[in-house]
Order: sequence, then C-alpha cells, then structure tokens
Amino acid sequence: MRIGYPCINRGIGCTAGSTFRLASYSETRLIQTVQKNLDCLKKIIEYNVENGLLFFRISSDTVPFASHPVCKYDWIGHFSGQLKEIGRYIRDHDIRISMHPDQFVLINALKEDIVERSLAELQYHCNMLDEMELDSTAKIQIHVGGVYGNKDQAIERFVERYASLNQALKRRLVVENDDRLFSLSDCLKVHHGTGIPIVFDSLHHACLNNGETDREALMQAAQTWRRVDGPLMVDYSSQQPGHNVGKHAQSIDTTDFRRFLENMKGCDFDLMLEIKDKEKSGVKALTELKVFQSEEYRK
DNA sequence: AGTTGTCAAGCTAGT
DNA sequence: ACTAGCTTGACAACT
Repeated sequence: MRIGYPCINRGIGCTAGSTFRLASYSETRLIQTVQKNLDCLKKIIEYNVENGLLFFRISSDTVPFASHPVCKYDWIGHFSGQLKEIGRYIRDHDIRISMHPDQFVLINALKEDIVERSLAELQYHCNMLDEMELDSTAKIQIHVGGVYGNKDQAIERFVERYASLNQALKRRLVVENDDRLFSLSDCLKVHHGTGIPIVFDSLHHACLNNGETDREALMQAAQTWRRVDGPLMVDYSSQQPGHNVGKHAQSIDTTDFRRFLENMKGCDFDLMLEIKDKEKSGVKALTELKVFQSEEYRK
C-alpha cells in the first residue's frame, strides 16, 4: 500500500498550485507561475520520497487557465524538459500519481458548451501526465456529474460521452463515488457501461451508500481496476467532529485509521488521505501502517 | 503587515 | 426565479 496526500505540502514553504486572476493573465505571468509550480512540485515529491509517501495528487492549478481560451501559449513545449524530468523521477521511485479536476468538469452535462469545456479541462490534465511519460496507472478522477432530474439518463449520458473520448483520456479517467448524488452502486452502473475504474471514497460512502459495509464496498470498487490501471485508489478521511457530515478532519484520527486498516486487511490499494494537515497526517498514517504490518507479520 | 472579499468554470436544494 | 451551500486555498484589494 502506498500512502499519499493531495496537492499541498504545508511544511515545505512553497506551493505547487499557485495561480492568479484571469484579469492579470499574460504569457509572462503564466510562464513565471508554471515555473514556480513545477519547481515546487519537484521539491514536494522529493520530500515525499524521503518520507516514504509514494502517492501524490498533482494540483489542477499547476498550469493556471490551461484549458481556458485565453491561454494560447505552448506551455507543453516550453516545459517539456522539466515535465519529462519530473516524470522520470516519479517512475524511478515508483510513485503513484492522481489528479482531480474540480466540480466544473461535467461530462454528462445537458449543455453542450459545458461538456466541451469539461473535455478541454480533462485533456489538459491528460496532456500533462502524458508529457511526463507516466503510464496508465496515473489517473484523473472525476465524479459522475449532475443528476439533472433523472439519474438513469444522467448515467446513460456519461456512458455515451465516455465512449466518444479519445484513447489517451480513456486510459486515465476514473470516477469516484460522491457524497450526495452518485453512490458507489451508481458508479458501478457507470462501470458496467464503460469499464471505467471506480475510486472508492470512504467518507463519501459513509454519507451516501446502499447498505454495503466499507469492506464490501472497497472490494466491489477493487474489481473495477485491471492490471494496467494499477491498484485501486482509495480516498480516506476522518470526519471533522462537530461539523457538517462530509467535512474533512483537521488531522488523522489514528484510532479510526487503525480500525480501517484492520477492516481492510488483505486488500491491495493505494491510499489518498484527504486531511487538512496533509503530509503531517501522511507521516502519522505511514507509522501506523508499519506498526500494523509488523504486528500482522508476527501473527 | 494583517484582514477579508473574491476568484473561470456548476450542481442541488431551499426559498 | 433566485440564492446559499458545497470545499477550499490563495490572490489581490483594502485597512
């Protein structure tokens, strides 16, 4: 099992997803910002290797406005060398990579322009991972999308749109169960229509489910991943006590995490910790995992 | 220097 | 028909 965290490292002193306002867009500004972001990305990944954290989510803001019409610059060409170098480092250290475009990416939208912008955004994510020369285990995770008054039709539209995607995108795209609209069993329907792998989000599953236990749900999700996709990806977070259901915890609850590990014993997956203090919880989780594994080994 | 409103993009539920 | 909430960090405008 590889353990990781998304996008931001709070201790390292740089950000790999720094952006700017659309109003202040310029080619110079773009190049400056991407340069800073990639430099920082490299530092974060090096930090992660030193600390045994071998799963990382790269920020969607690495190249600000990459899919916006305002951006006509060939950033792939400009940063090709640096992207390939980061990619080589990632491969050499067997690091698992994911990306997670946000809520605006809706390939099952009713409006054609929303679909087009979504595809452009996905293509940007895909282009970056491709330029890094990462294999098909590096994934881009999205949600199924909106319901638009009819869930079956919404799923059907997802299936149809997926069929029309290019091969480069298809090999990276995965869907994640969400907390309000599309449960794991809804995602499995999408899988049956497309073959797309399902990311299992444990907190979302606690918010919205069809009675499956966490272990059952995780095993069902695991079956949607083929060898070329790599191990199942799992998003894990504790609930922040006393807040709205679904709010991510400030720091990992090691007791809860320990329970989770015991619960999922024998399953193979990579774990993304969606927890606010990021790498701190990552290190704590890794320590807990090692203790757990050595105890299991002695049994 | 510190604080706070606002940011490309959208959905859903509630008024 | 309209808006708040979702979740979130950080930019940028303003004290």
